[in-house]
Amino acid sequence: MTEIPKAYEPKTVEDKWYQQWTESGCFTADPARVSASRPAYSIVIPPPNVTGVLTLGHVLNNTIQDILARKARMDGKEVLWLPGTDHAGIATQTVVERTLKKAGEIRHRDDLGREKFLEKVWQWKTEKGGIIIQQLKKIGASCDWDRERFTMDPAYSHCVQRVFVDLYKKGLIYRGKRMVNWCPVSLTALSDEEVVMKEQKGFMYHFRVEVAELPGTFLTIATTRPETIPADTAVAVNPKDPRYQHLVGKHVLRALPVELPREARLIPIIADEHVDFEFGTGVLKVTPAHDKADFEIGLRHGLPVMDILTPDGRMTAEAGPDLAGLDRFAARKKSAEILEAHGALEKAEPYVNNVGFSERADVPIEPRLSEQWFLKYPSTDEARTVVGSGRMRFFPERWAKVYDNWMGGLQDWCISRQLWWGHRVPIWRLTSDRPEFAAVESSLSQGQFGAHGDFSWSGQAGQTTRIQRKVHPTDGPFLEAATDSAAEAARLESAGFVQDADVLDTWFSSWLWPFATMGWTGNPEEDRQNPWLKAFYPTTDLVTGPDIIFFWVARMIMAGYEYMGAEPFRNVYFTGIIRDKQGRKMSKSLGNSPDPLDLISTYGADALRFGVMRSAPLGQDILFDEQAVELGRNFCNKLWNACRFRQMQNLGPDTVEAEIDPALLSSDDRWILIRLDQAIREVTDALAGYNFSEATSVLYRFFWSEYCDWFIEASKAALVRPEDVATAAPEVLRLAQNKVAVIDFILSNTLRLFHPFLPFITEELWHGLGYQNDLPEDRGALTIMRATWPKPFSDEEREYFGLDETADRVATTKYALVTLGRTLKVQVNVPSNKRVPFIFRPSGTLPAAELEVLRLLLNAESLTVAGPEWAAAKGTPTACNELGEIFLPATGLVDAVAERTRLNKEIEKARVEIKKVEDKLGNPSFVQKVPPAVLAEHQNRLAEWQAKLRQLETSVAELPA
RNA sequence: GCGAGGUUAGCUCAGUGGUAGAGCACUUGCUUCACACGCAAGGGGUCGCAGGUUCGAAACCUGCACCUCGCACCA
Repeated sequence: MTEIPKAYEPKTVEDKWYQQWTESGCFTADPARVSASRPAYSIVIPPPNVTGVLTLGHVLNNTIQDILARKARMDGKEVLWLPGTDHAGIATQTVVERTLKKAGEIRHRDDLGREKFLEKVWQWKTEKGGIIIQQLKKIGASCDWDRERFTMDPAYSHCVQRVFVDLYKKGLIYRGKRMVNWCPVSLTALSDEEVVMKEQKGFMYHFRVEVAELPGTFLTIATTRPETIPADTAVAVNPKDPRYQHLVGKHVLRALPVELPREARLIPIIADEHVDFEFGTGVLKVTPAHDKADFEIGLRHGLPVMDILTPDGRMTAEAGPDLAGLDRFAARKKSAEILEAHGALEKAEPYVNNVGFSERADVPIEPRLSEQWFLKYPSTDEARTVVGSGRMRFFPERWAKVYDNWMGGLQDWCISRQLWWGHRVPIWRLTSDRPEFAAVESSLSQGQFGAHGDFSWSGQAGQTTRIQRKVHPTDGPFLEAATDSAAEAARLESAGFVQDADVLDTWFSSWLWPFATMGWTGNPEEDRQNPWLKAFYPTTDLVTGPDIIFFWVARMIMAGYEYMGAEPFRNVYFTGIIRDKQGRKMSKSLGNSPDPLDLISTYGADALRFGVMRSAPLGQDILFDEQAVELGRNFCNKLWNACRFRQMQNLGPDTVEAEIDPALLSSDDRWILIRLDQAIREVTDALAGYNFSEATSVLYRFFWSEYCDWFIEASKAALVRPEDVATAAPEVLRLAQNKVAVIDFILSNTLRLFHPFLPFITEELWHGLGYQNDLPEDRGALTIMRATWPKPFSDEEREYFGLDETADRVATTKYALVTLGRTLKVQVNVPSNKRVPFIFRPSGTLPAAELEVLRLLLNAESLTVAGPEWAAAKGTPTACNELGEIFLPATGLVDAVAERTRLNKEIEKARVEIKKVEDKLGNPSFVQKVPPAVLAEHQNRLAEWQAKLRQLETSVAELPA
């Protein structure tokens, strides 16, 4: 660190060290190094979308992981932080399709066909995907990049297939025609978790239908979706509703389409408990094809299901000529108009209701009957218990309740998606309409069918297929084969089997992330010998956002038990959600989401990390303000300059290694060592409890307010300027050297405490100050990342350095007196840079060195010590505390009026405080019941305020009139 | 409707029964030989409201108000 610039310049430092770290393998994990003395620590990254770019959310999340990983390294652990990305089915497919369309290459992905399109996706992934991985490096993420994984890696894909086939064989995965959440834009089914409810302004339409058996009798029905009337197959009332009981069993004439003959419009009036007779008119139109609850009613009453919507949300011909072809929303308006035209519409009132939206496409989902794959969650009991019992800990704890709540109401998971990009369902079918069907069916021996047997069709060892003969409710018999073997799949296809067209939900692959990334095979013997799984599973911590607690966290826990027989992680830390200054979520459309890379180039990566961590308290959302990053930059600069100051102390060679001589320590030295000890304890505790913002504020307080503001300033009294070194007396030099030894001790500890938060600047300064010298290669010589984490002093050390109450108090009262003295200067209008003489009358005796510190901190021209007999001239501004009295013999500079005002205000305050304490002490039950320490403390406080009051009264009395 | 979290200085937030705190912002004075990305000194709060427990409550209990977020949902 020669020619240190005045201000810290992050850019070169960051690039230099990141490269050096990766080149020297600092981030690389090796299971072979794990031992009792070097325990394993592991985290798997929440894989960002391969299409993603770095957001502040990622910065928050990954900075926390990096802090944990770096701290673990300093604790001497073997650390694996495993990075990677997920393939993000819908998002990636959409991005690529859009790109190709824009380039004019295609109009629709069908133009290319599945295989060609997937080639394009892979090409895109190779060229453009994973930008975010490069961006993570910019924030200093210390991931083991050698182990980067992608959910579509061949080995990973095989894990997904294997798990699917296994769960299928266990009967937990089944295919069925159910009501699912259908996204008319993405044209795929979604899981319940991918649907968000949003309030929508619309209308409640009241329309009437005639009771067929009682001409002239009408029922009024309230609905928000009149366009689904053509799909109504019943009208339902509550069986207990006296208004309508007599009508049950009769029929109404469906209002739409109007063209149909009377008999085609007859639908029954049924009685069902589901109907709330307080709501609307108490009459419910039942549309089994387009509403989940109605579908259930339909099942209970054996109603037909009539589907009048196309997959992309348009009306079919069955909706009638007026509606056919219309988009569902246009059709809503149109159907209301038709009802009105026929005099059936009674009213349309503005109405707000909750509508399910596709989270990704941001359009209302359509409940739709379709054939999908579902999963009954495995290992739910273990997964629920491990959190409920507190064996796996959630931070903040309250998320455990949210988790438990969800685990208590699990619905089967719709895992199939009508996409091309993803893990294709490993199921092959041979339907009876295929020419091969009969031959294959008869060629397979009886024993080769069934729900329990697997056989090898390819003839390759260990490669098996399970084939079952099933009957589809509408399409008749077929053969269904399940295998995770490529060889078996090839054999199946050559026999005429066709693979299921659907792919799996992306989360169906990410729930395997903690072990599939470590080379899991599903073969117990092989997995037992897998050094990665052995060393690093279960992982230690998971850091993620609470928004994916169900999507990901809960499912990983279940998969962990099902396939590893153990939980995937010990602790889960849920970050807050980053919002803007006004508390709004970050979003592209609001444009309120700053680009972290811009922030890094403006302020530096360490500054960004520090700013984000400082404003991220446990369990709270984070209102992001760029000022926080600015604060981080300022802090880095402060750290830089404090170290630069040390660098300027040239007292000869090798002073770094100088031992601290306890005999030469001043109260300032002891005080800062005590403060350091305190900071070490507090930061260590804060990190152990995942209180990252707490840790940063402790560091900030210690370094800025204690070390820089007081200790460095005080140390200047003992230090010797380079030009004076040659002429300094030996004992002066010895004191200066001891001071530098203390500084080095503090800085070397401070840099280590800061390293997890500020990796770049601390590494630079660590080497710049030479603190790596003489450390073992793996414990700080190569990188501060593996220097030992600071430890609080032992009792022996405290005694050795003399770190006791007295030393602490002398320094504290000295600094307090300095503040009082500086205030005096302000009162008499002496600019802070102007040096004036002070007089000091100590209560006890103080060594000369202490007096010099006092003088220096007061920026006094001189500090004359006065004896008890000395009396100040009348009206001399003065202040006092336990250490003594200081006088500022200012010559007529005092503004008597202003001073009197100030003093009177102070006196008033002192009286209020005295009254408060006196009242307490005057209360008999207080004196009786309060602990002795508190009583003593109150008595002390009273005495202090009284002394203060006396001094103030003297001062005010001595003011010139 | 059920559940969780919140309400402390202008702003963002600490503060688990004993003298109300920090950072930013604000005022004033300073290019004091590490740092103006800085130094120094200040101003600013009936701790959401109402009860209760206690010698003592911002903190514990009860109720209420308002805000945020989950989950469920009535067409």
